[in-house]
Order: sequence, then structure tokens, then C-alpha cells
Amino acid sequence: MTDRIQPRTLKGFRDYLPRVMLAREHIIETARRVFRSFGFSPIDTPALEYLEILLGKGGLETDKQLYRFQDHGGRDVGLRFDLTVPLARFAAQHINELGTPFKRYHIATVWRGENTQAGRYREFMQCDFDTIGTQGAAADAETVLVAHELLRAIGFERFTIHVNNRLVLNGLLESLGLAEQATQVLRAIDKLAKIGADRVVEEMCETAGASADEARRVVEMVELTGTNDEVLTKLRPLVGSSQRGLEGLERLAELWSALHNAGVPEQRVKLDVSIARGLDYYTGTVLETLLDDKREIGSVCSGGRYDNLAELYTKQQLPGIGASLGLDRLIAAMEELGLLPTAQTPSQVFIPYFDAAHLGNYFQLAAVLRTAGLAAEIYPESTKLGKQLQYAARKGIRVAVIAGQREFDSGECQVKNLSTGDSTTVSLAENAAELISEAQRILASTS
RNA sequence: GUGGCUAUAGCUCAGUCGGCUAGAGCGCCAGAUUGUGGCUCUGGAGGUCAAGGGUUCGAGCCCCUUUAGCCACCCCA
Repeated sequence: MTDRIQPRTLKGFRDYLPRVMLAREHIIETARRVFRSFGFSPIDTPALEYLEILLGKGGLETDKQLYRFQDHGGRDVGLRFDLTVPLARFAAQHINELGTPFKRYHIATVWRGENTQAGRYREFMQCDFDTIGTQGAAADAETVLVAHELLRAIGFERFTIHVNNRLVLNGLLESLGLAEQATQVLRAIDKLAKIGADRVVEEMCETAGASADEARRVVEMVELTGTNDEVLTKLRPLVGSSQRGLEGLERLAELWSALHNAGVPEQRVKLDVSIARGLDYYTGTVLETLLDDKREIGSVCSGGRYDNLAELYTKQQLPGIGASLGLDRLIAAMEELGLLPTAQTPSQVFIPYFDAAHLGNYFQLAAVLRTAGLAAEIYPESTKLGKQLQYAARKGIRVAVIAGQREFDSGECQVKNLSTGDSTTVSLAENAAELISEAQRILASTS
């Protein structure tokens, strides 16, 4: 007996079984459909890039999380850790050919060598969409609309898109003379929900060198509550002295009215001044989407506006706005909320196998069903009918088409609803039209 | 990367003070029931107690290392 190799996967890397994979693919297909319906075009880029491209100006953190090595030709390379840096490089290389504005979506795997935690893995998928080459406010509104439609199409009703504009925060920081330490201040603000106002004030004093009074004013502003209009009104005097802050308020007001006119329900979009997003490259609108029933899992769709996407790679200035759907987080949330479908197979119609003499008939039957758009599966061997039906039911197949000698003799077959156990007899004449409509009827009924 | 907790059957877990051949529920397979699943009954398979090393007459239990998972910090471009 030879020594077997222990089957195992690397830390932070996972296998996906059919049940989860079906859900993943369903969400990816939904996202794709939504992106395309807004006119975003698909692109892809290599998983492996030159190290210098990925490192960019990124600091120590990037360096620590990056999977890097030398390829067989001795080149320093790394695995992409997000889809934004590849987009920047891509835009610098191709934007003249593509022209602006350019709208793209990119659904792909990224890798980060960070420590794992629930919902945080070393290999995961991002679904990004961006509109680059425009400063227009319509793109901001559309980004929120896409996020809204994404969640809705995936099947969520209870979620809130928290929106803010960095100009508002920057305006206040400017008037307080804290503009230089914006990154540290914003990082502290990001933790507000987690650690509370007092400790955020503390952190701002320590890391950003703010005075206690300044820190308190910042916290006071980001903690404003009320309807969107009320918050806007309360903000006005707070940023009053700053031109930037006023511009931010202007754009937020504009955004509300656009979203309102687009028919987005008021309660789904909320002005939240505490939304800063840790990254220092966001310059305008920022958004984070929380599931009302699973807020603790964090944002499942977030992004924002930036002034200059590709400055590291080209002189051409490319402003834009985009966001990213957190596929793995979303699936983790759906799992916990019991929203993951239980099906373990894409099969919709099951055909038991009675005897080899009719195998040809089964293949023909399955082909007719497939032509009608139904995924049909034939059991691979002739065994007890009960066992075959049990297999089908366990996999979550909802319809069985039962046809043995008796049925073929009379030109009929049984259509069995595997959820209820009911079964009806239909004719196989006219390309099994009756069978198809009965199967479709059962599949259309609530599962 | 730092610190803490954890790892026993496919899943969820029990396993006393270190003591015989490691258990339960669920799931799985088979039969009861040769053309109709989910219920019931009967039987069965399945374990290097995460891996490796150490202490001991004796280790699932104690110690060390490794691997993996969870939590906090960090970070989330």
C-alpha cells in the first residue's frame, strides 16, 4: 500500500460544492445581466501582472498582502489583489482605442495573502463596474441605481445604500485645518459604528493630532441623523465656510433628486455622513450597501468617485466612478439568512431509466425537453424506480417524467411533481407538447 | 503579521481523574417494498481521535511542532 497524499486545500482557499456553486453562478449571471442592461461592457485582464504595476504607490499593506514571486523567466510578478489596479493599467493602455466615457464590468478572482476570518478568504471573487472618463453627475446616480438594481435582482428587498460625498468631509476638515491628516481622520470615522464616538475622538487625537474639540466637531457632524433632507439642512451651517463642502452638498442634493425621479424608494438610499471608505483616493460620491437583516456582515456593495484613476500609468487624466459587489460576503449573508436555494443540481426534469430497450426513447424525450429550455437528466442505470425517484428528490429536481413499457405502449407518460407527489398522465403526441407545458406548469409553481 | 480559542464518523457533538475493543443523533448503503421518493422497522458500512513528535506501564485526554478553522488587533487599494 502506497503512502497516499493527504487531500487538503491551502489556508484561505476553498472548494465550492454544487449547492454553493449554483448560488454563486446564479448571482454572477444576475450581476452580468444587470451590468449589461445598463450598457456596461465586459473586460478581462491577466491574473498575473508585473510586480511594478501592482505595487504602484501602494504602501506597506499592499506589499504584505500581495502574492509575489519570480516567474520562470526571472520576471518579478504578482497575482492581482483587486480589479481596480488592473483597470487603471488597462485604461492607460487602451483608453484611446476605446474612447471615453467607457463603462466596463469585470467579474474575476483576486488574491490577497491576508489573515483569514469569517467571510475573508485569500482567494475570492469581485464583481466591479466602473464608468470612467466622465465627471458627470449622471454617472454617480447611475452607479447607485446599478447597486440598487443588483441587490433587487439578486432577490433582496430589505437593504440600504448609504451614500455620502467626500467633499463634505474634506470641506469640514479643511475648515478645521485637518486636511493634511484626512486619511487618519477618515480611518477613525470608519470605525464609528464599531467602537463608538468616544474612542473615535481618542483615535483622531492620537493618530491625526486633532484637538479634542476638533475631533468632537467631526464626530458630531458624521453622527447627524434624520431624513436625507433634514441632514442636508443641518450640514449646511457646519460646512458653511468651505467652498468644497458646499459643492459636496450641492452634488448630494442633485443625487437625491435624480434617484428620487428614477423611482428608487426613499428608505433604500440614506445620506450617511459617516461613510468615508478607508481609501484615500475617493474624492466625491461614496457608497456602501448594507443588508437590513445582516448589517453586521458589513458592506456588500461599495465604491465611489475618483478624480484620476490611472495617474501612475499615464498622463491622461481619467476621472470615474464605480463600485464592487462583494460576492462572497453576499453568499455568506444569504447562507445565514437561509436564502440559499437547496437545489444541488441544475436539472429541472428527471427521467427514470426502466430498461435498455427504451434508452433511445429517453434520449429523444430529454432532447425535446431541452429544446423547450428545460434541463433534463436521465438516470444512468436501470434500478429500482423508488431509488431513482429518491435520488431525484434529494438533488432537488422538481419534476419526473415516468415512462416505462406501459406508457410507451399507450403513447403517454406520467408527469410527477416531486415536491407534492402528485402525478398526471399526458400524451406524448405532437412533440410531447402536453408534457412540456405540464412540466413548465409545475416548475412555475412556488417551490 | 501579532495575540487568544478550537480540531473526535459525511454533519452536529458526547467521551468523567490519563485506563479494556472510541459512542450518540442525523445522514449514507441494503432489505422489509421486483413500476412510484420523503414515514416506519431491521440490518450494515464508515474513525491513523487533523498531521508529526514527546512524556507515561498506558494518551482522544498532558507537553512540543506543523496544518487548518474561528475570534480580536491590523487592514480592507
